Amino acid sequence: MQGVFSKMPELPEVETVRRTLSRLVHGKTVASVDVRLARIVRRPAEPEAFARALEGLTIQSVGRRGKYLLFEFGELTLVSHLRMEGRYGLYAAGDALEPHTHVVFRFDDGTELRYRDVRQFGTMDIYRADELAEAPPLAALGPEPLDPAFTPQAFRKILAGRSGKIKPLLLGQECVAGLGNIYVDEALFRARIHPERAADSLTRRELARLHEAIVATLAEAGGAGGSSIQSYVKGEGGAGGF
DNA sequence: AGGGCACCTCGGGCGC
DNA sequence: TGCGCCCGAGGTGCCC
Repeated sequence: MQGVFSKMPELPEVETVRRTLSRLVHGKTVASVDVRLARIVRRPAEPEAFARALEGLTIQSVGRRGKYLLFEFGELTLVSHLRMEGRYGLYAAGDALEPHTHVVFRFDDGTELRYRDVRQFGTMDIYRADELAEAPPLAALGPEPLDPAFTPQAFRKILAGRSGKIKPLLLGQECVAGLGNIYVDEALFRARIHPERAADSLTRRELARLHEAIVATLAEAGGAGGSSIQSYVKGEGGAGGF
């Protein structure tokens, strides 16, 4: 088995998963899909329809938006969220099925991409590529924190007039995409801002500090391969930094 | 808008 | 020491 998972995936960990997946499944053509736990699949909600939609299609690329993985099949995109414990691995067709394997993508070359998720929180949605930007999970996402468009000015504008506490707002994905509990705590600590401060009570100086802390925290974690990445290649484990 | 809870399973910790 | 129960882990989505 070759694969990659992270204990609590936030943006840097999902990006590492994306990169690994891209290497493992790029150009592979889906022969069939086995949805073993219907709950994971949300759109189409019928496992049969979900499976049929992908059969015969080839993975052009693997992208990411916030914490969502995007398997790009040309006209269709599979949007996958790992939530807390979702993980992917590439297997040979004959490999024993590991516990908590909920979705199996069988390729025409005899390999299989398997999705495992102990807590069954992960989700998969298929959208037409041309409706992806307006799709419910992605449409409401804030800017990518490592994108040049995420400037202190943009950050300030997004938070303007928000009376809620800063930590829940940052966890909400609508102000900035990809942050989870660990990196929000880290960024707030670095910026020396209390998590329960009302967003609209933050000074310009504090907002600039917070913006800088978010970017620095994610950039450093990204360089190290995420805070808690473990990768497995042919059964041999290796730690991924931190 | 924003707070709160449900979703789900496992494992750690604690009490008896 | 051993067993069993309870709760926390944490991102989203829905309800109020």
